[in-house]
Amino acid sequence: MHKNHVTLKDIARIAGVSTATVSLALAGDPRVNVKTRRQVEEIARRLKYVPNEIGRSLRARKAETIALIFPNTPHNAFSHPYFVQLLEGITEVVVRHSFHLLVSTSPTESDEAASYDKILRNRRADGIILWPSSIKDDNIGRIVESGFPVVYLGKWHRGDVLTVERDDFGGAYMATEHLIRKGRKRIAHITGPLDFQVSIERLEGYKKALLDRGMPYDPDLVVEADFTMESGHDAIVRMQKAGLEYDAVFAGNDRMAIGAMKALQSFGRRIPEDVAVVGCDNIEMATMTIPALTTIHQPMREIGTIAAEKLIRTLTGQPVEPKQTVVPAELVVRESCGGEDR
Amino acid sequence: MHKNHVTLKDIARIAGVSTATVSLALAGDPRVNVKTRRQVEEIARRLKYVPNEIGRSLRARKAETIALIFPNTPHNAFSHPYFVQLLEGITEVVVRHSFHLLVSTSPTESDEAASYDKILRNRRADGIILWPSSIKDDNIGRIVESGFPVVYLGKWHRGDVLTVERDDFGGAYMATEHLIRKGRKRIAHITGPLDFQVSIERLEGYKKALLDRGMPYDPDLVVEADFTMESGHDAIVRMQKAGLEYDAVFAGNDRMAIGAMKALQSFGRRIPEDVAVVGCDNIEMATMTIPALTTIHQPMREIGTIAAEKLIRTLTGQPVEPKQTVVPAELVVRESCGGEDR
DNA sequence: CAATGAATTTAAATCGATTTAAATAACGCT
DNA sequence: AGCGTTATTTAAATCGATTTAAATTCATTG
Repeated sequence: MHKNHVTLKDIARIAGVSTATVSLALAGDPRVNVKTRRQVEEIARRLKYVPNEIGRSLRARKAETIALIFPNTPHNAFSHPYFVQLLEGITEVVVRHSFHLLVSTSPTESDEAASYDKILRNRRADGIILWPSSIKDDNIGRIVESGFPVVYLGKWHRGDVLTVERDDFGGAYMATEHLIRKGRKRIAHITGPLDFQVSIERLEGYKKALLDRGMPYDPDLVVEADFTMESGHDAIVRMQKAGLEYDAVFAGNDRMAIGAMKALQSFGRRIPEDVAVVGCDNIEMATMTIPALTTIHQPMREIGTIAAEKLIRTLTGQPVEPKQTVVPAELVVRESCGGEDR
Repeated sequence: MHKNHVTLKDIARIAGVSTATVSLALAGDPRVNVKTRRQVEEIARRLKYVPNEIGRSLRARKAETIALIFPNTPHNAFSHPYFVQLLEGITEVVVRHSFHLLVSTSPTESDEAASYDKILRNRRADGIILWPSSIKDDNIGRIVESGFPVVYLGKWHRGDVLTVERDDFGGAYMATEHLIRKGRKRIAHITGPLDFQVSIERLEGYKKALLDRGMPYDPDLVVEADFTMESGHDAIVRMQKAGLEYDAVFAGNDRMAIGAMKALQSFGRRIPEDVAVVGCDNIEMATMTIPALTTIHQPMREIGTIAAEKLIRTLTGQPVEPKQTVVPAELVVRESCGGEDR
C-alpha cells in the first residue's frame, strides 16, 4: 500500500491553527490574515496537499462530475463510427471546466431501469449526457423528464429538455440537392435499416430535396440495406438485376456507398461519369477510395462540446439558450459526385 | 431543480429505528432482527432509496472507481484506431464489478505533472489505467512507481509494475515471417516515425524474422514514413525512383500499407503477384481494399479487459498473476500477400 | 485606560453512510 | 424472581472538507 493522504488537519496541526482557518486560507478568503495565509499555503505546498474531493463533494452536495451514459445494446455506441469524436468533444469541455467525466453503460437490458436510477440518484454525477438507445425505451423517458440535469443527444418532443442532435434530414437534403445541381435526373437511395430513426430522417431529406426541385419520387429507386459494405454492394446488384435506370446513388452511410461503388465498377459503370455516388458520415476511408467519396460530415466533436457546455452551464446555474440545438451537417465534395454537369 | 435525496435518516425516522439499524439491515447483517430488516427493506423500496455513494466512499476511503488516463498530446489516444475497443473492454469489466470508470486527460503539457498528481491524490479514483504518452515523460515514471495502484499499457522496465502490452515486435515478426514463407526474397519495410516506440518494435521484429531465416537485412529497403496514407504512397514512390528491387512490403500500419498499394498499382505493379503487401492494425478499411489487405490484428479489447481485471483485482486485495502480460498479435491473412509461392 | 469597532480565528455543525462499543431487551433456566 | 446469556438496537465516532456563528485578538480613539 501507499502512504496516507495529507489532510487539512495535518496542515492545521503543523501551522498551529484550526482546520477552518486552513480551509479559508486555501480558498483565498479575505478574512484570514495575509501572513497566516502565506504560511498555510507554504505548508500545503511542502506537503503536496491535494484536497480530498470526496469529502468536498459530500459537503457541497455536488460531485463536479458529469456522466456519459449509453445503453449496452448490440448496436451500441462503441460501434458508432464517431463515438470517439463525441467523447473527445465532451472531454475537452469537461477538462476545461475542471469537471470529471464518468463513462457508463447499463449492464443488461433487464435491469436497465434500475441501473439508470442508480446513476441518477447515487450522486456520483451531477448530470448526464444521454446517448439514446436504438430501442424505444420508457426508462429514458423517465430520466429525461425527471428533472435531473440531462442533455439528450437526439430529438425529444415533450417538454423543454436540453438536446443536441445531428441534422440527418438536412444532411440528406444537401446530398440530394447537390446531385440534382450536378444535373442528375434519376437519383437512387440506399437506406439503412428503416427501424432506425437515422435511416428514416435521411430518406425524408432525400424525398424533400426531390420534391423541392420538382423531381419525381420513385419508390423503386429506394432500396433498404443494413449499413454494411456488403449490403450496399448487394443493393446495387439488385437494382441492376431489376433493370432500373439511374445516374446517381445517395447512400445512407459511407460503408454502403463504398460497397455500392465496388458493385457499380464491377458492372463497368464509371464513377462519376455514369453514376455519381454520395455517402454519409465522412469516415476516414471515404478519402481513400478511387474516386474519393463525396459525403456528408456530421460534426460529432462539436456535438460533444455543445452537449457538455449545456450541461455544465446548467449545473453552474448559468442560462442555457437555445435548449435545443441541431448541429448542421456539412457537404464534403470529392470526386465521386461528378465535377461538371453533363 | 429536482426533489431531494432519500437518506438513511429518512428511512430510520419512518421505521422508528436508528440509522445504524437501517444501515445494518440493508447490508443484510445477521445481527438485525428479521422482522425489522423486512420492514426497513420495504420502506427503502417504497422510497426508492439509493445510497449516496459519496457519503459511502468518504467513510470507506475508496471510490469503487478506476480512471483511464491519457495525456492530451497531438498524437493522443483519440486518434488511435483502436482506442474505442480498449475502452469497450475496460467498460465491460468495470460494469461487471460494479465499479465506475472515470475518463481523464491531462489538460496541457505544462501542468501535466500537477494534473496527474491531482488525479492520484484527490481520491476520485482508487486506481488508474495509464495510456502512455508518446513523449518520454518523467511524471509517468513518478506515478507508476508511486505505489498507487496503476496498470500501465506498455512496457515498463524497473520494478514489478502491472503492465499489459501489445506485441508489436511479435506482430511484425509474424508478418515478415509470413512473407518469407510465401517465398518473398526482398521484403521492404515502411516504418512509422522512429521516435515512436511502436515503430522501433516493429522494425526490430522485421529484422529478427529476416535474421532467423538467414535472410540479409538491407537498410535500403527500410524507409521511414509518418503513419499517414500519403506517406506510405510517397515511400513507394521514393523506392521506385531509387530503382530498388523488392517483391514485398511490410508497412508499419494499415494506412501506410493502403497508400503503398495505391502507389504500387499506379506503377503498374500487381498485388500480390509482383509485390505482396502486409499492414498492421487491422482497421476496417483493410477489408475493403482491392485486394483486401493482409494485416496484423492487435486485440485491444482484450488488452482493455485484462488491464481492468488486473487493476480491480489489486484493489480488491486479490492476487494478480502475472504482473506483466503481453497480448499476442494475430495474423489476418487476406489477398494482398500472395496466395501461393512463386 | 477603557471602550468601541474591526480584524482574525475557531468551535461546532454539516454532508450521508458505516462501524464499534455499549446499552437495552429478550430469553432460558434454576 | 433473579441471574446469566444471547439477541437487538443505538449512541457516538469517523471519513475530510466547508461554513456559520461565536469568540478572541487587535487597533484606534476619546
